[in-house]
Amino acid sequence: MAEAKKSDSASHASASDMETYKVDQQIGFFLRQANQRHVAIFSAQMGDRLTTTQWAALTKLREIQPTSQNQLGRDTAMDVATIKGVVDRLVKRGYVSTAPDPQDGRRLVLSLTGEGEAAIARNLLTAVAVTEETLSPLTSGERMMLIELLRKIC
Amino acid sequence: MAEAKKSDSASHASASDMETYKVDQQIGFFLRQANQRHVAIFSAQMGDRLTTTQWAALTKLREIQPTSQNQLGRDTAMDVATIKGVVDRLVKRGYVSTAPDPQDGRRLVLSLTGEGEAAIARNLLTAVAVTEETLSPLTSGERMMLIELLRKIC
DNA sequence: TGATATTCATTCGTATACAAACAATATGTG
DNA sequence: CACATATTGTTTGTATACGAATGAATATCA
Repeated sequence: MAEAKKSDSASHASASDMETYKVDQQIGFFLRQANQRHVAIFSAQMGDRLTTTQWAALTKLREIQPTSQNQLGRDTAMDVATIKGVVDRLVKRGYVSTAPDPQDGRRLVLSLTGEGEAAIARNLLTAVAVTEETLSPLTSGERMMLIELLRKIC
Repeated sequence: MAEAKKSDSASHASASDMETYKVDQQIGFFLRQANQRHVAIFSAQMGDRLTTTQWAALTKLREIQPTSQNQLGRDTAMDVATIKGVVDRLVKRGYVSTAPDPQDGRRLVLSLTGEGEAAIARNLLTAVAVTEETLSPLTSGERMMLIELLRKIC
């Protein structure tokens, strides 16, 4: 089945295929757009110029601190290069502090600062409101269904 | 209701709120991850080093050509600055050609080149396979449901 | 006509996102 | 111990993504 798809992919599309295919009806297009709308809502409501990824890193770090930079990246679904940039900006703001790991010379141990804790506390209810507004077009049942379906394709 | 949320957001979160909130269970986290997985599938399968946005621009341009750069951006949900970068790269590859609009001196009229048409034809069945693989964890009913729910929150 | 507003494209700055290559450090196996 | 392997963090390069500012061309309307 997957193999049949693969060999099909290697062949040339017919003119009728070209007419039929619509990008804006593909799942990828919807995923990108839905994410865009969420990020827009987040940016509009959240204070302190926090981005979605910075917020994810901050709140996840609060859960698992102290931890290494790469581990935080794994837990927030960020590439090593991406998490480094995010952490650097959070450090520059004074929300996160770094220290070398005495046990492992490779590791950079991350912790929240008081400022970081305060930033979370200050914005937590807004973050909840952002989730609420993003899901506002849906009923309670639809919200659970959407999250369940997204979980399956992650 | 929205007003109540707003004023709540202005207040400070309690320690219990901090314990309860989990980023990785918010809709934004799922949307970002689902999109990530889709992009990864796309990159792995699609040839010609085409990106998801380049593919969206190419195929949408095929539908509506000739059109202006900003119009193509609107139809593919891209910012003016974003669509410019995408178009520039497609032009550099020879997939898209640009010409000034005789009727409107502001406009840059875009068209697909033969190379662009060929690139679409060459990758169309793969694009279909990418959609299929992204949705592969879902049943047919779940797929329709997911797309419907995403459409509602876009 | 002429002032105002709108649209289009460009540019700058900041922030993800990831592949690839690299050095330093750990770990496990012989 | 020695060596192969894996992990951690860094850097570079490319590609979105978008706010904001700018300037040119066009549209609108009093």
